[in-house]
Amino acid sequence: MRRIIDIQKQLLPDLTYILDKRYKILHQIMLSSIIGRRSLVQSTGLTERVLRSEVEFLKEQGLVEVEAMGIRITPAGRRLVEEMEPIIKSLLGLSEMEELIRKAFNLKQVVIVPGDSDTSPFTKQELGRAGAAVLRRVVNRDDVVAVAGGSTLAEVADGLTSSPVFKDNLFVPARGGLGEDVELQANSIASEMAKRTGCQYRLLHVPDHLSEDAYVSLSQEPNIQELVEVIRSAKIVIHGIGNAVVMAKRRGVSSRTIAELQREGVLAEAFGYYFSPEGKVVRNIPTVGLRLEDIEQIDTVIGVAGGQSKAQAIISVLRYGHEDILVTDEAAADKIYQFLNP
Amino acid sequence: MRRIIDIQKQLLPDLTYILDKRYKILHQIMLSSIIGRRSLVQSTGLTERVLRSEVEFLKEQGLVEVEAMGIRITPAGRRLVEEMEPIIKSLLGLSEMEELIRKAFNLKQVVIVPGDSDTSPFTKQELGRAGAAVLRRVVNRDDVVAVAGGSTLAEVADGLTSSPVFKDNLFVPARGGLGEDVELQANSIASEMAKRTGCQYRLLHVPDHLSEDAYVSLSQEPNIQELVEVIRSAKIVIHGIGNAVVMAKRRGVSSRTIAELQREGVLAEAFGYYFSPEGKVVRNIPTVGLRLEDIEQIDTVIGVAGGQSKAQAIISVLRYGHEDILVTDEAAADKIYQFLNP
DNA sequence: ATTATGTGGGACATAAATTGTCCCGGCAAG
DNA sequence: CTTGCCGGGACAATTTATGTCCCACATAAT
Repeated sequence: MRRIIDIQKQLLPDLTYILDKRYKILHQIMLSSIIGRRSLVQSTGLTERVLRSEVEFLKEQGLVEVEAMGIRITPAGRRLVEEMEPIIKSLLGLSEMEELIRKAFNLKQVVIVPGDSDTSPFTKQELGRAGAAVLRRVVNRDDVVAVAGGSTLAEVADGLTSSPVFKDNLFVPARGGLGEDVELQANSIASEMAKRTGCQYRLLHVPDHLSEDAYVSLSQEPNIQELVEVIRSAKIVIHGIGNAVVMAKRRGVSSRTIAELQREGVLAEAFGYYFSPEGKVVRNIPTVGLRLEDIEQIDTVIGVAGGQSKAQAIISVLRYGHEDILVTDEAAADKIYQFLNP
Repeated sequence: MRRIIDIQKQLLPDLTYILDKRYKILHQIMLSSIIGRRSLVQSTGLTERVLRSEVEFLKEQGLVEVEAMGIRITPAGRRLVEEMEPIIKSLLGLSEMEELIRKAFNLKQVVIVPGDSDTSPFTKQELGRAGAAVLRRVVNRDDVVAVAGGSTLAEVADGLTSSPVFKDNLFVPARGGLGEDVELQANSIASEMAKRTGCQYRLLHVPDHLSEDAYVSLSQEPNIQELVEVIRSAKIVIHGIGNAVVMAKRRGVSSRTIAELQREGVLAEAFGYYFSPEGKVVRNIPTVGLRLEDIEQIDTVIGVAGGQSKAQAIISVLRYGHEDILVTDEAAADKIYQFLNP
């Protein structure tokens, strides 16, 4: 059973924000015993008018009294703060964690959904929904969106809905086909996303594991070259993060290469590159599409990955330092946090 | 410990309304398996535009899917409905009860606060706050407000705060002084309310238990006569409801009279009148001020009373049939409900 | 094949609320 | 007394919510 709070949040997403805001104000008033509006503005970071409306509300609720000297908490208010404390704590557990991880890796935003994708398909679905929501929020008109493959990205595609914010966007696969389950290929996912949002898509029909020769000759194909140009002009990349060895096996990489990966301690894979635990790119899957230098200058790089088992891989990719937004779940976030504060 | 929900409601009063609205829509969609917007408007009673915004929201949340055929619930939505059901039930326990009692006695509105005023001073305080909120909502400019005495009304006065809706109002005691604790007299409460709202007040300095002679001569005093005229022009009456015998004793009524009250089965007292369980006025406290015929044609009569022990008295007064709004608590409401559906 | 009915969604004027800003009179402390 | 902070009134600007109408499309009955 999920926590009541999480259920409520699904029907009222800014519940957390509102409760937190009002609790913080009330708490601050309690600590200061008596405090003026201007000082409260300082310590809460709210604008004056907003703070004022909130104080008026708290007054209506009989939680504070306002007198000439300032604002004072009432017994009922004090009681509420005490009763609210554990609720706020559990309520904000994830928000705090988001902020911690965001700061630790210098990201623009971190979104954590409750649960563990490893054990609950619902959580994985939620992860997809959250990823879709992030995409919906950051996308601008005419943006090219490059998407990677994988089951998590498939969930993101599933979570997308048509929305007026998607206007004249183009969905493209970030790199060549991944030779795995067709449903999880970047091509399929790009087309699914385009279909759901009412946008256009282009497909990159290039196999994985290109030989040097094949790579060169393919790169020179005019139609492929043109599409790769489009892909490199992407404003947004959204990708999953995989366990390197698992991915390599799934792609039928030679056992010798896999052994090498293991020996080198490579844990993570994302958009066709393998990352060492220190965040260095140690190897890549030879194919066409987005290159590392493209990633580094793309406006918004969104990583979506959850589940306790992915925590180390996520850290590896985050250390690489070119992610902007991370969407993950509670289980992974907990473990990431433990790595940060051992 | 109060329920989490009740605590949250104090910081976000329309939590119930929003959750209920969205749950109802989702529930309806689930029941209909697929349903159009217009039909949903019918069955929910919302306006089309509002319903549409809500559906868009539910879609964003991934709880419903909308297709050409209509709106359909998703697995996540179905899961949410199931998990939400017990929450909604406890959430709406009081709202449903409010509606039941409202209908049973043909009232304009019923407000129930959680708890039992008999055992918890906090609940009594909440009752006062709720009463104050109701008063604040129904009052219009220039209205004369007649208030009765009693500890509950004292809480209402305490719950009042200055607010722009109080403009040029006049607070007056409903009837002559009650010869009890001065803090609980109608005079004190009227003046307290006026002070808190920044309005005027007038006091009626008339003792209780007037002899016939004294009553007649007092009634003819010009200044008293004039004030009584004002009192009778009140647009709003707000009063508590008391246990008849307890009230009589507190007022030092002769033990013979008390015995009579008991013999007659009189349970309730309100604004100076005693009520039989059938809702008939069987006796009154001889003093000046509002008379029964005044009550019957006053715009808004607000009764505020809580605690399990008051349930029978509340029923008696409600049966009298001239109340408009009842503010009570969970304990009293439960017992009232039991009387109604034995 | 052709209506008729119901669907979702676009568009837009209007109403309502939130918010940013300024200022005023009061009151307490210096 | 004066100075500084207090709450709160006022109001314009802005955002959000709402009411209304209409359209293209799908389905089902005719």
